Amino acid sequence: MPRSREQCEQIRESSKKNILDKSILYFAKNGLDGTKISDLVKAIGVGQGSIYCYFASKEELFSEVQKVSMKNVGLEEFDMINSKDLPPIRKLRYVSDYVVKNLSQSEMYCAYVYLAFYARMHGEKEEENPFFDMIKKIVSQGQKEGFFSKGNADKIADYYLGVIYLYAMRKLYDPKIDIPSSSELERVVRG
Amino acid sequence: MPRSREQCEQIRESSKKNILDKSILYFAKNGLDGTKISDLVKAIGVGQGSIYCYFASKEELFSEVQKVSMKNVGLEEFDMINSKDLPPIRKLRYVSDYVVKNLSQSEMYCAYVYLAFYARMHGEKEEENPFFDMIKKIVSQGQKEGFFSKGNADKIADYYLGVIYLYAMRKLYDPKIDIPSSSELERVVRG
Amino acid sequence: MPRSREQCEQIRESSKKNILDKSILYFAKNGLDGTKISDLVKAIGVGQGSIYCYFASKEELFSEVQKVSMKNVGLEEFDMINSKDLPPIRKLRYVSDYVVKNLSQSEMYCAYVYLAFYARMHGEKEEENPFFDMIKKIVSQGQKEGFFSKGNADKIADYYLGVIYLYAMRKLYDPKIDIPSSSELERVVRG
Amino acid sequence: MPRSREQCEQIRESSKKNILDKSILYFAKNGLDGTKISDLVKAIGVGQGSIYCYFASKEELFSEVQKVSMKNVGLEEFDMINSKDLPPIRKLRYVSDYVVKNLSQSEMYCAYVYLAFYARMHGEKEEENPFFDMIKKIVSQGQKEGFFSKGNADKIADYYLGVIYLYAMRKLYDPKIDIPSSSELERVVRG
DNA sequence: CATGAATGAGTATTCATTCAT
DNA sequence: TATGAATGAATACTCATTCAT
Repeated sequence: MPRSREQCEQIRESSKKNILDKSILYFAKNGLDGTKISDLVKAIGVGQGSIYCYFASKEELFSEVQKVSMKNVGLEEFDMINSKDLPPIRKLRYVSDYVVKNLSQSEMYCAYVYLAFYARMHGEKEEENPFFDMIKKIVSQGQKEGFFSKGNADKIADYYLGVIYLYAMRKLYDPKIDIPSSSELERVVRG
Repeated sequence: MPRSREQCEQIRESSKKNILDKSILYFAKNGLDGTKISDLVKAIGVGQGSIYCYFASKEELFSEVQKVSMKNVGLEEFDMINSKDLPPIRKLRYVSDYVVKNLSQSEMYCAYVYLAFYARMHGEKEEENPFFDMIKKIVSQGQKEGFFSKGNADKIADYYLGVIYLYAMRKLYDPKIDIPSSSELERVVRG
Repeated sequence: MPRSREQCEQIRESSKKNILDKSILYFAKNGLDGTKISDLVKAIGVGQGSIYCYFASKEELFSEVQKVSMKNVGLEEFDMINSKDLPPIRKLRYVSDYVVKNLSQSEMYCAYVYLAFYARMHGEKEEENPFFDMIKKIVSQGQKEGFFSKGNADKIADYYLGVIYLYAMRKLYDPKIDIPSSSELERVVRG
Repeated sequence: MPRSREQCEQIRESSKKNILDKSILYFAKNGLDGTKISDLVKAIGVGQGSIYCYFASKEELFSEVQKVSMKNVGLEEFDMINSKDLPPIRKLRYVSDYVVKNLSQSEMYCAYVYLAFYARMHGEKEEENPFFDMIKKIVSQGQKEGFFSKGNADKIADYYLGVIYLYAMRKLYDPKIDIPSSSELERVVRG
């Protein structure tokens, strides 16, 4: 009995998702240039050609990996807190706690953060980075209300983001690395 | 008539140095995997085979590039200040000023820092890192005297180092990036 | 739909055999150093990379080529005759006839002999050479029974083998060369 | 004081001879394809470029090495004996004794023989080989007088020569190899 | 002349991608 | 669709040859 069109679609989707998900950690640990398709497929557990059923090239796969990563850094969680009427310090602390906890506990989260911020950290500003926009908004608010250090909000948010990126990367290469606490992390935005 | 042994030695020495020096920026900007020898030699301005007169492989060249970089992050400058009897805050500020100034002004310095700290940031702790040792010493001293945040001196020094590494890297990819000021940088060690 | 494991196994097996077989004559005629992979693949009729699906390096391919050659010099034929109760002279003549006939008629057989004995003729005695062992046994037997020249059986067998190697090599380079007859060949072992 | 033209010529000659002589053993042991100029010059003890002061290319050097080798296989010695009125058996024995003795004692002689006969053994008949011509003459004479096996004198001389070549080669690769005695060597021409 | 540093054409090997099954 | 064998363009590295000194 032939599968329905829907079933096919589902199978296809889940196959693609499987490759995408399992590529994330591999790319995060090895980089784009350092990733060989022949090794990647072994790590994923699919055939050499299967990648190309879903992605036109290694570069496209990497690009989608970055997009998926961006969706997993916790933005939805933060949207909730942001819509509430809380002092910016509390909002930031909520973000810091979330990030610090996840960086400490989950290698996958480190990979998401590393890949999501990779483009920005490497001077490719073209890409939107909603995480950055959110931090910047909190910082701006906080500055108005007298919290946080003065100065360019962009730069301060970037500093905060950079440190998160830094420790995500470091944790990927050395799981024993100690992630700064929320207050240590927030020092970079405090006056 | 052949050149004297001394002349040859000099030529070899300066040729090797030329390749090494000009490789630094290229490797810093492209990474080990991202560096193609064929491109590198064009950037350096030597023949394809010349690299192999001095280095056994791309990996060996990269390794020597890392060593040279470590020698150029400013350790000698800091030795002077460290031998003096100054409060740790002043010592650290001296280092911070030096680093911030050089990161801001010199692309080469960014490359030195990026490559010198690369191994450490990527979980290869085997290599000695005298820069780290120095910072750690200053932090330990400062903690005894009540400056700086409490806690593991290793972790704090590592944090400070990490931020320097981060901005060295970012400046390499985007020369317009704003380097934190000394006081911004030092926030990560302040209580 | 993927091929079954068995099908793959078969394809790989036959592909490897194809490369191996077609490499034999090429290596025999050009030597290890004289064989360029780029030329070899053209002669075989496969892509440049295909060699490396089955062999780690040119050296490994050559080594396997030597092993295959050893299996094709006729040992199985000789085992039969050796197990029979025949005078050594008859046994040797059987071997000589077989070898002389094949050297005369088949370029491939020349290649097998040349490659199978190559290591031994070039001072690499580590490798087992069952062909040599067989000749030595026949010579030893024959000496006891009064046939063949006296003296070290090793040396005599080596002489006989050497002449076969010599003419295998010569025939490869000049197909018009005249192979000695069995009796001419056996002169080297006769008293 | 400038050297006279003659002195220059002499120095040039002796330099060239030095390279030529020392190349012989190296080429004999490694073959044309197996010889790298960079290794050869180290073995000779001259600079990398010096070869090219005297020889246009590696191939030309090899070619001259072959010519020199031909001059050193003992032809002059044999001319003397050949002009005398001796039975061919005695003449051949003289040659055999000379060859066997020198193969046994002198690695250089092995190299001369190997290189002198190399072209002929590899199917390049264009080159004259006076050594072969001499053996052929002795064999022809001997056949008329009833010595030696009947049959094509060319083939018989070639057989004799081939065995000498074989053992020259083998001795080069394994100095411990046992050279056949004169009577063992001559078996190939005896009826 | 003699040297050895420098070269680049040539060679072995790798790896992203294709395609028959 | 999924596979992995096959491919060849790209890459690292070698080596005969050149040339300034």
